[in-house]
Amino acid sequence: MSENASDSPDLAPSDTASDDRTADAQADGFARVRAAHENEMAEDYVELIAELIEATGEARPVDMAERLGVKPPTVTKNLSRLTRDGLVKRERYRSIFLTEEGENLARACRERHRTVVSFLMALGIEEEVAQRDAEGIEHHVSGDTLRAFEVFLQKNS
Amino acid sequence: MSENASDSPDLAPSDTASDDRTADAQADGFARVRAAHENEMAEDYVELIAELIEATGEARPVDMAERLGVKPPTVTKNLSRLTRDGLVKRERYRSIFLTEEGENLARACRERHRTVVSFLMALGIEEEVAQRDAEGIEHHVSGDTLRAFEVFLQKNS
DNA sequence: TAGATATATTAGCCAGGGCTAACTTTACAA
DNA sequence: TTGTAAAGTTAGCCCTGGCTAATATATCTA
Repeated sequence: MSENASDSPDLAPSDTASDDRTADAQADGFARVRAAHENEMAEDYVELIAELIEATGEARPVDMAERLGVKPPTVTKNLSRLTRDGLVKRERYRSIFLTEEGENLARACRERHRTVVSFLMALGIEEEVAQRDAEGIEHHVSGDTLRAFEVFLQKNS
Repeated sequence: MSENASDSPDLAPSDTASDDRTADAQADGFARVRAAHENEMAEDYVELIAELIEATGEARPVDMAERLGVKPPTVTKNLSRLTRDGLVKRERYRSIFLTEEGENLARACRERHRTVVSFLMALGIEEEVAQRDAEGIEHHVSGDTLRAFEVFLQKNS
């Protein structure tokens, strides 16, 4: 990133030189990563809730905890946050449901996840590894990149 | 991940059925992502320190803060953590140096970063976007996947 | 060289997302 | 139906990594 902070003619407010623009762009990139992190929990949870409802008819905290590899109190706390944020609807000690917004997010996440896994496997990566890496990568794949993955998959079907 | 939790004959302790193994593997995946997160700050910082030293001869907190898009006190606090963890060596109000371990980490990170960016660009993604996405993706790319990226790059040079 | 300015640090706050221990509620079985 | 086991929640702790305000140190310039 530093070695050649030259090309890529972008707009930028122009201040002193290319140094400042590069710094801005880099700061922007890090900010995006931090923002993505704030959504990761939500994405993982709604995705998992959708999966469990589809597979077993309901999503129970104990099962979510097992799948996520965390303890049940962590799930409870995070479900409260998701409820606060309008992605989940539920009553104490009762079943977990996704709101409309939660459903939409879950759908998008699951599609993106599938795409990333398929893409990695198309590169020759083993399914298990592809699944694991996708879990971390998927949250940082922009729309542009996701589309590039899809194009690649179409060409290499 | 849910729709077809079947194939991929792995090892696993075998308990009841495929359900348990799948849950284990999934939990493992999430655990890996959480572990990766714990290293992200360290990786970003040492990478940036190496870049700045190479580009300007020294790494100053004020420049790091600008590049990272955070405020200087955040940099100070995180540098203390890196010092505690043996990646950085420095004295108060004085220059920042990487330890041997820090240098090694920085080198590996920079190489991985270059590979990820090149790979994304080889897929037809614009440099700017590739840089941004790489910033988030790179921390979750396993050795296997990194190798697959390199293979792809060799084939598509 | 002294004083203003820039840089760095400290202190103290906040939210996120883990945990354990203790308690409540639900569900199941005798 | 009642009592025990399983599931869920609450309370309270920890560390990370942001922030602002206040303070300390360095640097640069007049």
